[in-house]
Amino acid sequence: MNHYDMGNWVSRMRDQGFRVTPQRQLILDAIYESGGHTTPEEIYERVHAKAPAVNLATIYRTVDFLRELRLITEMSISGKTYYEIAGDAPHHHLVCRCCGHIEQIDHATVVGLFTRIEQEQQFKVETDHLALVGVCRHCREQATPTAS
Amino acid sequence: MNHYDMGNWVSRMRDQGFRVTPQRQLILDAIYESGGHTTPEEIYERVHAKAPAVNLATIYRTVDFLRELRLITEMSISGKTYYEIAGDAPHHHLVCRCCGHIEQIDHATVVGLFTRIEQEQQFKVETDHLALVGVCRHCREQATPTAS
DNA sequence: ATCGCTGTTGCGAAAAATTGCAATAACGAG
DNA sequence: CTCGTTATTGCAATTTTTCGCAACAGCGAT
Repeated sequence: MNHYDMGNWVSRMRDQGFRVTPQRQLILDAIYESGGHTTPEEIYERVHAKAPAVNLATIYRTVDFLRELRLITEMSISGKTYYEIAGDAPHHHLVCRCCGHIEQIDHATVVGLFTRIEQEQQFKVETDHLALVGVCRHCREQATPTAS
Repeated sequence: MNHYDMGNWVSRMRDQGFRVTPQRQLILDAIYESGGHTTPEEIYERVHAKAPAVNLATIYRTVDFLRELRLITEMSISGKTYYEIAGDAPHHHLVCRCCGHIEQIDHATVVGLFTRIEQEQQFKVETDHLALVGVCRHCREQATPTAS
């Protein structure tokens, strides 16, 4: 039914001694249905439309839980926290500080850095998302940046 | 007196039409004195010790202001927000998710990635701090990581 | 299908972070 | 030095996020 692999996370959750609850399914659905990244507040509204009894505190607790299980990815973009389904193809975001536009870049682009850090520092980087702030192509063409 | 260049930021602030207030000086001092990265709460306590009248809301507003002026750097490490004096030598942090240990890496290590993104995407990355979560050398030697 | 253990949730309260607004004070001009 | 403009602060109220705890419910065993 849903496009993300339901059976898989359901059993993964149970195998680890956690429980599969309707709330968790609703919240995961809501994040999935939002398409891209979404906020706790948006998730709440979406879930609340279907199941008004679900509490906002549950949203916060559940996104945290789902993040630890690596079913979703948490990202902090200019102060705000967003979540999205952790696809099998990790990607990263370039956030334009002028127009706010967000574009994705492939994990392959950054994996070289992680490998280098692992070799040089013996530190195994596990971060699955970066949000890099800067100025996009469009805004660079239009005007001179703030300084210099 | 202080080791960071006071005269410089004082005039930079004034030149841009902002005002140099005792609160801003105290807060900048507090961040400087903390050595490394510090939280708004810590800044508040440090400032409050010298000037009890300063309000917590002012701390939040001021760190935001100082960040926009690039006098300090904001970093979000496992949910919490930290600030530190923006030295002329930007650096980044490797945060171990096992022992919590934080080590620094030089900007030179990551600048290659930024350059590559600029060339390939025409996106000018301006992020001055990354916090990469993973497993440090020590923890990797000690035990098998969580999974696999 | 029923029972029991214990992981989860809802709820209310607390803590953290943000905001509107009137009072204050920085600083350029005279 | 004094004045006037207006950026900034303190305060209180709001909003956002977290937490403790009793009630609830998932799920393995019977």
